[in-house]
Amino acid sequence: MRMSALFLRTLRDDPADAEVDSHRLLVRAGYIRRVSAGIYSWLPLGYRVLRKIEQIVREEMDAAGAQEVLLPIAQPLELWQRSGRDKAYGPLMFRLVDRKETGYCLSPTAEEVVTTLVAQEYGSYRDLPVNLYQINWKYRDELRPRFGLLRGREFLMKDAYSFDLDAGGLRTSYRAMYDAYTRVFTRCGLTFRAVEAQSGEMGGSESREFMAVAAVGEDDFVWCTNCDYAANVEAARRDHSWHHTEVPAVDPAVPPIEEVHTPGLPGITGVAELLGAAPGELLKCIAFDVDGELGLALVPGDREVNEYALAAAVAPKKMRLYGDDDFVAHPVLPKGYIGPHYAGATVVVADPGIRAHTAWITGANRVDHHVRNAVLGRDFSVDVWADLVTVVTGDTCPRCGHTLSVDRGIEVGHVFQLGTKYSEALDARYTDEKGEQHPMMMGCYGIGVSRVLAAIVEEFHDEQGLAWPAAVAPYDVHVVAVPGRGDQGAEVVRTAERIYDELRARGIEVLYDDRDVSPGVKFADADLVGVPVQLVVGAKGTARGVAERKVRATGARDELPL
RNA sequence: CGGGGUGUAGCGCAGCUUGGUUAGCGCGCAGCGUUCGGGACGCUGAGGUCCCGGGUUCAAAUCCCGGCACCCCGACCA
Repeated sequence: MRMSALFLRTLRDDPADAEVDSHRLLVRAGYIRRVSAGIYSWLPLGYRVLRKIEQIVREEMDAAGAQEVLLPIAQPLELWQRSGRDKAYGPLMFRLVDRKETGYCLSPTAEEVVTTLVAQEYGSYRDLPVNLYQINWKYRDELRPRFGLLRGREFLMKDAYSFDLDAGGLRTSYRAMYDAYTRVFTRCGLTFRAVEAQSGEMGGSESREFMAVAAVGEDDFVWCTNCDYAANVEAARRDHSWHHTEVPAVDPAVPPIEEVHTPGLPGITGVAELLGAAPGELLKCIAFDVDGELGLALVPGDREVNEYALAAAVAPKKMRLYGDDDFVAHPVLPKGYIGPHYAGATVVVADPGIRAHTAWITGANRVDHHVRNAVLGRDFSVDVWADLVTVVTGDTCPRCGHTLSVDRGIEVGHVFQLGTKYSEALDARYTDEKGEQHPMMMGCYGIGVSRVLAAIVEEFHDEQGLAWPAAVAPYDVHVVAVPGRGDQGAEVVRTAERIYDELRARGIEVLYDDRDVSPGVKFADADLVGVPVQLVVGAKGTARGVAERKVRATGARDELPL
């Protein structure tokens, strides 16, 4: 492609609304342009990269036995009402109404459509397994679109759906997708980890998130510095081996419980400061609702409650942490001053970590008051012991006991064993050899293709601009003609043209800067655009019979004979 | 949804507090000339519903009211 004809305008200044490097550089380098909040136009360079990534995904899906289809973006709302997800998604869905007043939505995902499709066409055990995928635009009216392509309202997604006879078949399909994802992200050059995700759904569905490691990521994940344990922060747990549920003997040396006045200090840090204690010496006491009754969760003051862990601890009862509305509804409960000895609590769940201290500072169950010397087994008791805290860096691995680390990542893929939730709701059944009907076992598997592109930029750029891995680069080689002045200029141009033609004849994708602009502009643009290899054909080199090659990512230079 | 902020040429911004000729600057764009290996320089020029609507005023980019859009922070951890 000749740059003189390419639809491209690079920007010297950073766009004012870009917060992260991927957004800033993709706009500056002329890959994308914002149309509306979280919605972008893809310009020629950007669209080429998007298609490269798409093609990698397609090849790996095909190799894994999935078949490509294309499902509608405009989907009847009725389908979503049948699965119950109309309400579950709520305002996250873009909605529209046709001239007959029928409701539609723009597809945020496609379980409903694909399940209905398979239910219509297939009904026998002989038909399964089958795995269908598409690469198509998805729409989610995010609360706060941000970070350019990383959280858009319109984004390109590969979504695959597997249909199997039974749990064993599902595991096989799931494994094939897991392996394919590993290959996709490896080919894209990303540094990533497959982390255990919160398996919330009943039936203990297995689920993994693929996280591209990036400081700008919006998701925390935990990984072991020694073994291969990795989990997102909701699913992560600490080592259990040191747990023992006996209450330690009460230390007779601890003075009796004593109330202290802590006016206007509902927070841990404020109280700790006032009393000259470390946050870890305070007992944090969180109110939650279990099947309509009040529960309390206890963790050390320097730790946070993992809501999912708490939910698991009280299961099968349903729990929900108290929000502002709940405190308004229960005015006697002194938000910010709750202690574990609160009389109205039905159940007290505690993290084993609270045995670390024998005398706690905690809420007095009276506004503007806390207590000192609250002792476990003397002043309060615990009904359920469970791992409740959110894992932090330095905790020990539940698998090998070594140190865990918490890092940030961009969720670029997710594989999930769905089970029969949608096949039952949407009547996707098959008849087995004995003539009996069963719901199909489903799995779903997503890759955020446009997000992968942004994640790659986050990992592969510098202050000069983009630096694409070869597999996804818009072009293989960037030929930069620098004719200089004088008679040899025409000769340099002829040489550059010849190289451009020869490379293309060899099947290499070439971006050729034939523009009549100063060398500085060409070099700066080449670095900004980020094609992996730059080939400078200039007066200096041509005179010596060489072209200069620069590897964009490393800056390494060498010379090639013309 | 709560709080804060912004909206002026394709991009980045100044001007607004304290209303007053023809609304500026840099980049980019067009023409001419000089330059020509890391975002060159000079001259000339084009390009504006100052977000939209209403109001105050002799006079509004500027003040007031309403709306829209966008950005940032937060949105159960007491």
